[in-house]
Amino acid sequence: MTASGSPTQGAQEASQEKAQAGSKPRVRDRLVEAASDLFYQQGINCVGIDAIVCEAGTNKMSLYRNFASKDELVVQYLKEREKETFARWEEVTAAHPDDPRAQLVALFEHIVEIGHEKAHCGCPSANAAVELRGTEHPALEVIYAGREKVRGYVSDRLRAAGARDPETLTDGLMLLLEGALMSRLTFREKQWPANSMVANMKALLDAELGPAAAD
Amino acid sequence: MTASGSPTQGAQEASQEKAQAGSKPRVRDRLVEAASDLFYQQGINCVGIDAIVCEAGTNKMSLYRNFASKDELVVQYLKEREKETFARWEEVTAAHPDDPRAQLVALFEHIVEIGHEKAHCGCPSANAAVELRGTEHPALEVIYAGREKVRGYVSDRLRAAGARDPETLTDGLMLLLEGALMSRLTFREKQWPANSMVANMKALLDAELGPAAAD
DNA sequence: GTAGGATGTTACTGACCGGTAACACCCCTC
DNA sequence: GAGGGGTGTTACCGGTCAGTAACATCCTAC
Repeated sequence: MTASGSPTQGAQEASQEKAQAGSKPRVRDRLVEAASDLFYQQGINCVGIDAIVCEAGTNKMSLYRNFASKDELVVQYLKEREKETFARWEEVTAAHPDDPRAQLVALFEHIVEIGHEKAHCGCPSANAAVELRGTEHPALEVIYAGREKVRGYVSDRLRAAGARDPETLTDGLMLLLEGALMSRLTFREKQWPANSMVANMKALLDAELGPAAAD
Repeated sequence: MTASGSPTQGAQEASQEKAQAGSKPRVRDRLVEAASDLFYQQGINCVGIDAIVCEAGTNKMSLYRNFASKDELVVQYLKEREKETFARWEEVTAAHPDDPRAQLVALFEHIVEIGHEKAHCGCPSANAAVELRGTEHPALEVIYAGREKVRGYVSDRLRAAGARDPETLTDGLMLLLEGALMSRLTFREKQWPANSMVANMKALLDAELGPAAAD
């Protein structure tokens, strides 16, 4: 198991530093990365332990020494993806300090942009929610918490921008966001409706905040 | 279901019921119905042939006499769901003849309503698209065609209502729709953002068509 | 150089998967 | 009453799945 208070933690961190300086990262990180790629591209239920282990260039025993089960690896996969996503969002919004409306527009533009990348397969959390529906998988809590965080991220900026009814507008933007990511899988790329997402988003913003100074 | 008695008994009883009702006692229909329930609730990849066969009160051989493979059963499942959905939509819009705007509002209200039903698990097609991504499953074509049909359904009504830019607005409504269905799985029910979908939809309609005569 | 932790190797379990073969039955039609 | 089509029963196939045991090897800190 991955006991958090293991007496060897100090040694582990030390070797990790060395490993990062060298070529190969620790097995645990390689496993999460391999799982992340495969789970995202093919789906959690379609990817077996053997495939992950092979992709990570290791073996099953090393996986089960680092993770109690496949479920735990799935949880880690989603947490990692979420962390990366918010890091990217912070970069995007940092370009528009003290302008919450511009931050949101930039964010939505960014999402449309990455939606056009070749390997894009929608939202990892949403896909996982679909695959794990009807179960009591521990990853579901991670997904719910992640969506609440996203909602807060949007809601805070709408309030700061002076929305009259920020809750309703937040819901609207959440629907656009969720729809944009999912429709990459339900539509052919040329018909992807998110190509018009920013226009529709601005229509909602204008109705609530008044037209922007400059778009 | 299989509460008491052998599977054989159950199958015979079901056949007799269907025969008495007048429709054909086809195993095929029972299989599609059972597959529809299980695929929708638990997911295509989580439901095995044995479970479907058991739920339908029949056996594997009868399944493979009616369908070439599980894939073909999946295709049939999605086609059936789509047919049922459009039938319900026709009922909903029929209440507002010659008022395309009111038809769309009623449609969206209807979708929010059924989203609150206990057994609701999002959109069958979207869920399937997630589960089958990265494959060449024949059901993907069914999904794409279905989405195009929905888009046409919305687009026709927006044009009839006199939208200035019907394509962009159609995309916006498609995103709301897709987002509403998916977010039933990514949010806890109390935080479901589609509870504000109709308000946001009307904001988009008002911006394009002008305020409605009466809402 | 040695001890100990991290990693690799092989082989295995028991369950489940989609799909098939061979045969038996039942009921409707002619 | 003789078919024949639709259906049920049983047993099986090869493959994959998540997870484990026992043992071998490597690397690094001391």
